Amino acid sequence: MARRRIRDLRHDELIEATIRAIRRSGFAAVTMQEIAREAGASAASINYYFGTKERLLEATMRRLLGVLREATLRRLAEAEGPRARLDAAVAANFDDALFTRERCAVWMQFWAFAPHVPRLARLHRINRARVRSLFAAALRPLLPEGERERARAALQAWMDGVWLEAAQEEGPLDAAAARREAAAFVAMTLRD
Amino acid sequence: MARRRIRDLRHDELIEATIRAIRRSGFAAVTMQEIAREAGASAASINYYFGTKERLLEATMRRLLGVLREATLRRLAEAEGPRARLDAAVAANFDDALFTRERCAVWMQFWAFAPHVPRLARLHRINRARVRSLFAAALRPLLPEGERERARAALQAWMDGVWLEAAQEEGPLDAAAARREAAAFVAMTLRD
DNA sequence: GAAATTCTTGTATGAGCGTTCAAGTTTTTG
DNA sequence: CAAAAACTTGAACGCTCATACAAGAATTTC
Repeated sequence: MARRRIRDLRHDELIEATIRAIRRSGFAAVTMQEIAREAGASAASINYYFGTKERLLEATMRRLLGVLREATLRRLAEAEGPRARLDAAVAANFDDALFTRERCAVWMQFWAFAPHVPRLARLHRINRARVRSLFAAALRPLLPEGERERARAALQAWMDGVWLEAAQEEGPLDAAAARREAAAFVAMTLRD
Repeated sequence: MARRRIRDLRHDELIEATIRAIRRSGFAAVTMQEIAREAGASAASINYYFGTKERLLEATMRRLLGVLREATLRRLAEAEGPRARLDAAVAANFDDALFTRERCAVWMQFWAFAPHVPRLARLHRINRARVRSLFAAALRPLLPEGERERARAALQAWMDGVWLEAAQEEGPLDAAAARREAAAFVAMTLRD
């Protein structure tokens, strides 16, 4: 299975290089050359593994969406009771593995390009639906029907906004602090 | 002054065409040809008026930032009392002249490209500072110092998030409804 | 260890783009 | 109405970049 190992290794290296390169230059301006240099490989090898630039970007976003999904499941599994489940779902978005400048920047580029790239649009739509129903479910035992939808929308808008900001500033990011802020925001939303 | 009139007219036409074209294709993929066609002009004429594509985009964002500034001043002028001033500052972001799919989409593209285009970065930095200090000032008479900064950050993140969503869905947008949501969010933030 | 498969890359190609320019048209000026 | 200024554009230029390809290196297989 060493064959499989090389392939997976290159996928990882190239995706990580893509994330760094996108953070530096943006989705549109980044070139295959630049990503290749960042990964210590050649532009042609990216084509060998991913086919086209678009597919590389798609694979990169799949990776990040996978990290979110995994963090969500992990945190939900440890949560006991409705309130803890909501906090877990929110905190997953600010997990150490996800809430870094690099990754937020890539996510913002994803937001900007998804509407114009069908393959990305599809990913985006699916993820959005997943997150929406997750939060709707988490809020169901906590709020009466009349307030639920507004709370869900506010929560998601706030999280997106925090990511947006995170993508735009410099310096390292404190994910743990963000999770504390998030918990406070949830408390405010639930009015307790 | 008919000379001046043609120039201003073309500026308006081209900027409006740019907004529509960017909404359709995105900042990166849109071509000068496409914008020109949208405006019923030639690509060369855009160069005559704006010099480069980058400058056209800059002018377009200056226009939108101007709309926000104007809406803010207009609403602040009519507001009486600290609470009304805060509501006015928030509502300006959802003014009919600003809160449309088209304009939110352009704004999102601006967010995505500003970090990598110095002229846009500058605009972005200036606007961000303006808005931040405006909200800080509006909150000063309403909250004790300990809660103020968190409320400001939450408010701005929420507004950005709402714009982000607005940019990504389809169909017309109800600005008046958004202003009502915004007022409710402000009330929640102030815990009343 | 030889054959087959997988991996890697330098180079070539071709498309698409922003920008320039010169030549023409329209509008303003005096 | 004639000279000047402002406006408009088709066509051409030059450049960048993603992608394709072929030839060779490394690794796996049997």
